[in-house]
Amino acid sequence: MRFSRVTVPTLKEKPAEAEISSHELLLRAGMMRGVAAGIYSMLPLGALALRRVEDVVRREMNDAGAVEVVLPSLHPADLWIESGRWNEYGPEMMRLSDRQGREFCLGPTAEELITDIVARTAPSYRDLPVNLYQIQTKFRDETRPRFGLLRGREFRMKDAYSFHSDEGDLDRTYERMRLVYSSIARGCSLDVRVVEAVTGLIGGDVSHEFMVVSDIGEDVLVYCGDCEYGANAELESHAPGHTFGGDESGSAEEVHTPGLVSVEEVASFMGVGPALVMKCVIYVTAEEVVAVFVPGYREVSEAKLARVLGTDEFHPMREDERARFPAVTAGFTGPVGLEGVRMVFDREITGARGLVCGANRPDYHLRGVEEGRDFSAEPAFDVAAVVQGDTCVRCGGGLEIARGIEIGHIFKLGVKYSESLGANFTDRDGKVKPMIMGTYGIGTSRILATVVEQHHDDGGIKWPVSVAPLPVELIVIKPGRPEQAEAADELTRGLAGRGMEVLVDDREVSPGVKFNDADLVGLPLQVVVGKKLDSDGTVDLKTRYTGERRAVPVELAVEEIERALEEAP
RNA sequence: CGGGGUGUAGCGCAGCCAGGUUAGCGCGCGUGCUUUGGGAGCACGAGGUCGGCGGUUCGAAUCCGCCCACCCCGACCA
Repeated sequence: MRFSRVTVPTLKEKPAEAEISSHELLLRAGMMRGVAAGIYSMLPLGALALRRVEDVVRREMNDAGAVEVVLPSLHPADLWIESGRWNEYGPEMMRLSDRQGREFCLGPTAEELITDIVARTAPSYRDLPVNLYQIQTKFRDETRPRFGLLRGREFRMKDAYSFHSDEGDLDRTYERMRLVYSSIARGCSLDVRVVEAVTGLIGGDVSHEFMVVSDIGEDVLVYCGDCEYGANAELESHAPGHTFGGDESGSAEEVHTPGLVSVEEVASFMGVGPALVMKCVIYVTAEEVVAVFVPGYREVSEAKLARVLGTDEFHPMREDERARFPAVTAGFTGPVGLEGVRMVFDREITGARGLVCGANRPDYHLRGVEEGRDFSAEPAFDVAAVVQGDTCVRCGGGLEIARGIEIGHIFKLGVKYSESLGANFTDRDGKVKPMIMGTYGIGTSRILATVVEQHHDDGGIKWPVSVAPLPVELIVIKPGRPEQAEAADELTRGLAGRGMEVLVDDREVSPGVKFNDADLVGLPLQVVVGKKLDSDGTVDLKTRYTGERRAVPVELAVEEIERALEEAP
C-alpha cells in the first residue's frame, strides 16, 4: 500500500470539532471524516483499523461457538410493535416509511429480528442452545451525539443473541460470553472492568457492562479494591455507613436561619459538619411530590430513586412549580410535621440522632432531631449516590469511583422477547415453552475510539499490534533514488511473503513531514530507508510504542521486523 | 428539549462591536528553481454563494428578523 496512492489526508492542526484525543487523532491521522453530527466516514486506514477490531471480535465469538449471520439494518415496524418496543423506544429510534407508507426503522439493536428468525424454526430442546451474532451498523438518534466515534448516531456493533431451554444453560452461555468479552478487550489492548449494570430498554434481570476506565468516560462506575465487586454507579450499592448523625439530645429546637438554604450554609452557621445535616431534594412526578432525604454529604441518585418510585418520569421541582405545592417550603423542608408530600428516606438516616433539618417554615431549621422520636424513616431505601470512602457491601473493602467508557454490555433477558414474539420450543416433556434468551453487545467502532484514547501521545496514535491498520510503515527518504526505491520494494515483498502488509511512504516530501505523519498515523513499526543504506547498508527500525530506534543491516531487516513486531505491545 | 458558543478558501483563524474600493493571514494545493534524516526557502499562481432566506440602507461578511448546521454544558440514553 503506497501512501501516495491511498487517501490519508493528515492534518497539521486540530480540527475545531474535536474535543477528545481519539476524535482529534482519528481525524488528524486521516482515518475518518465527519459527515454530520455523530456520523462518520471511515477512510482507508480507519476502515482497516475497524476491520482489525472486528476480526478480533469475530475470532473470539467463533471460538466460543457463536455463529455469524448478517441481518438487515432496515426493520419492518410490525415486529417492533409486536414486542412493544415501537413505542417504548421513542424518538431514539430512526423511523422512516417506504413509498407505500409502510413503516420501518433503522435497527438500533436486533432482538426482534433474530427472535423472529429462531421462532420460525420451531425448535425442540434438542436444537438448543443457539448463539447467533452479527457485526452491523446500528442507528440510534441520540439526544446528544458527541466525542466522535464514542457516541455516534450511526455506529458499528457486534450483537449476539442466545436461545436456551433452561436457565442453567443460559447461565453457562452468559458466563462464557463474559469471558469472551474480557478476552476481546485484552485482544484490543484494553483494560476492562466488568461491572453490574441496569438493564434499561433492552430489559431482563441481570446484566454486566464492560468498562474501560478513562476520565472522558460518560459512565461512573464503582469497584472494590479488595474483592471482585463492581457496579455502575446507577446500580451500585455501598455498605451503609454509621457516620451520619451525632449525639442524643433532649428535644428538637427551632433555630432562625435566615436565607440559609444549602447544606454548607446551614452547617457552617450551626457550627457543625455536613454529617449532621439532612439534605432534602424535592422531586415532582406525574402524580405527586416527593421529598427525598439523604445525608448532607451525599447526593440523591436519580437512577436509584427511579427504581424506588417505579418510574423515571420525574424531575427536581422547578421554581414555577412551587406555587402548586404550598406544603413544600423551598430550602427549609424537613420530615418533622410534613404533610401531603411523599417522603423517601435514605437508609443511612435510620436511627440517626442530633440532626439538623428544615423546619417546614421559611428561614427556620430544626436541630437535635432524632429519627424514630421526631419522625419515622420507615421504610428506608438506598437512594443516595456513592461517595469516595464508602465501603464495599460484599467485603467491607474500600470502594473506588471512576469514570468509564462502556464498550460492551451483556444481558440475561429471560423470556421478555420470546413471550411477546411467540418464540417457543418443545421441551423434553412435550410441552411448548418460551425460549430463554441472552443478548450480548459490544461496540466495535467505540472500541476503535477507545483504543486510540488509551494508546496515544502528543505525536499521535500508538496502535497496539493486534488492531493496527497495518503493522509496518516504510519511510523512503528519497523515493527518487533508485537504490532506496529498490530496497523499499524488496523489503515490501519480503514482508508480504511473511504476511506483513506495509504502508510505504513514497511521497516526494521532506523527511520531517514523513516522520511526523508516521508518528501521527501510528503504525507499530517504522522502517526508514535513507542515507544509512548508502553509507553502511542499514535501515532504521523504530518501535512507535516505545520510541526505541536502531539500525539493522538491510538484508536482516525482514527477520528483525518480524521479531520486533512480536515484541511490540 | 433548556442554556452557552461558532459558521468567512480543503484545514486553522482575523475582519463584524464603530456598514464604505479588488475580503485578509497561516497551513495546505499548483508551477519553477534551490533544498532533503524530524512539519525547508524563494518566486509566481489557483482557490470564496462570507451557512441560508428575508429585511434595513445609496451601499451589508459587518446592523435587524427568521431558519439551518456544527460544537460545549445539562436533561436524556445505552
